[in-house]
Amino acid sequence: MPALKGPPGSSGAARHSGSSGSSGASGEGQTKSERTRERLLHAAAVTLSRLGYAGMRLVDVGEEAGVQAPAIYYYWPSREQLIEEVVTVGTVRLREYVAAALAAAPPGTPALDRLDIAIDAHLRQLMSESAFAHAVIRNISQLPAAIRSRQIVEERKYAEIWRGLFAEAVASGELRSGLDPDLAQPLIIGILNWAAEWWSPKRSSIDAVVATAQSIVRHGVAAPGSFS
Amino acid sequence: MPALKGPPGSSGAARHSGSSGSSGASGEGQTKSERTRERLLHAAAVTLSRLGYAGMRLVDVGEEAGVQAPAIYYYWPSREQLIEEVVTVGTVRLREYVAAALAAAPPGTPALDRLDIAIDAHLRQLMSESAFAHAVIRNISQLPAAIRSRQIVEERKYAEIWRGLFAEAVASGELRSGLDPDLAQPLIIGILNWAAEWWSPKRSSIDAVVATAQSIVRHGVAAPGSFS
DNA sequence: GTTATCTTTTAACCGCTATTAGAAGATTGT
DNA sequence: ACAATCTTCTAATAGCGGTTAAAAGATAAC
Repeated sequence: MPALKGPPGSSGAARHSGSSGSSGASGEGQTKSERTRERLLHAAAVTLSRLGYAGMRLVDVGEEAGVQAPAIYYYWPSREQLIEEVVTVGTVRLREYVAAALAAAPPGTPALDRLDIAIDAHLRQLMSESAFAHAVIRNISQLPAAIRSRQIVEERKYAEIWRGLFAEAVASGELRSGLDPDLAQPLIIGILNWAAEWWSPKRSSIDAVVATAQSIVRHGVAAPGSFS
Repeated sequence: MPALKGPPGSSGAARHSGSSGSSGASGEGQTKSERTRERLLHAAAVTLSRLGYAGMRLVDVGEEAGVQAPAIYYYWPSREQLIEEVVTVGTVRLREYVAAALAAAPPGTPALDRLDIAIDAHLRQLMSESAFAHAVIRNISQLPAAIRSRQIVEERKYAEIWRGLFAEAVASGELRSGLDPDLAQPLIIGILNWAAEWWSPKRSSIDAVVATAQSIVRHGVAAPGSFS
């Protein structure tokens, strides 16, 4: 039980910086240790999405962060805890990012327009902002129960947002009748999540993907009279 | 170089039975060895989709097939070759299944109807027919280059089918103008592939998912005048 | 029923990777 | 400069899992 020396921030598991604004430049008034920790966490996210849960080696993570593998143990007690933080942070950030985008919409915004906003936010978070969200969606199915059980709590909260969006659309009559929202919702999410698998900046611009996805979804689920 | 004793069928890599008809009962006039080989291949597909490329242990595969791990080496020279066969067979079967469904459509079938057929076939292959297709879509991103390079050949052939479908739709004016088919196509595939991640028989019937997906896609991509 | 072949098993081997121990390097305050 | 602490490194440890070797069980031919 090596709980004698205390690494900087070693509470339970989840830790995340405030939702990043728009441009890069993370970390200003941080100590070097904090920056190393963040660099390692990011490296873990990248490596995790590239190699998968079982394939991610601590050596790779260290290399990606410019550090020797054992240095990781100064910040996390085990590989599992590191991965757990990656997936938790990934899920939380995605939810916060989408929630923030929706919250910024003026009250009274039609449900389908809010859907567009959510699509935009989800796709951008997945494709550019964060290796974290990417790491999550590529690995949820393969995570060991111990990790999954804690991550799924956050995931459910996120799913709740989407359920809400579809519920609004149903309530306002904007969703095409005959469409089961409980099936339509995960199917739509699939469009977004799978984009992370095939999209590359060389292939097309993010904007184009976002616009096309929005267009397909809107036409795909909107009731006959409900177009902007 | 242990190439002295010759396992039954040990040519290059790919091997696949004829596209299964409709019901189960595979294998009639097969020798016991052949059946064991198939059982192992299937076990590998199942284990691969559950644990991922790096996570699939030969012990797990053996257990799933009711055999000790080293028995696998009687049929394949290495773990890598086994996995390569799984992903190749998975890709090939998916393509053949969809191609067969499309080929069965009467000539002159509108492009959007053919799209419905492809959606139906792809989803069913993914959700019930085969653990193989499932293993493929869950692992393509994490496969080592050696395996991927040979699998991607088959994948491209399959992608060609979908590209063709969208090209037809564009040509006949059935695709909504302003929609980039090169973006719409992978986005639509995402709906289908991601279904494997969330769908479970307890949640809904396959028929319902297929119908909803078809409905969303048709409305999502069809030109204003083109509904059946 | 005996022999040759096919199939599977048990018992090592070996490399790889998470983890630990303990020794350096930094860093900071005085 | 010096000491205390924080951070990272190098060098071992330990167990897991792919692979191999060789023996044991089937199977079929004669």
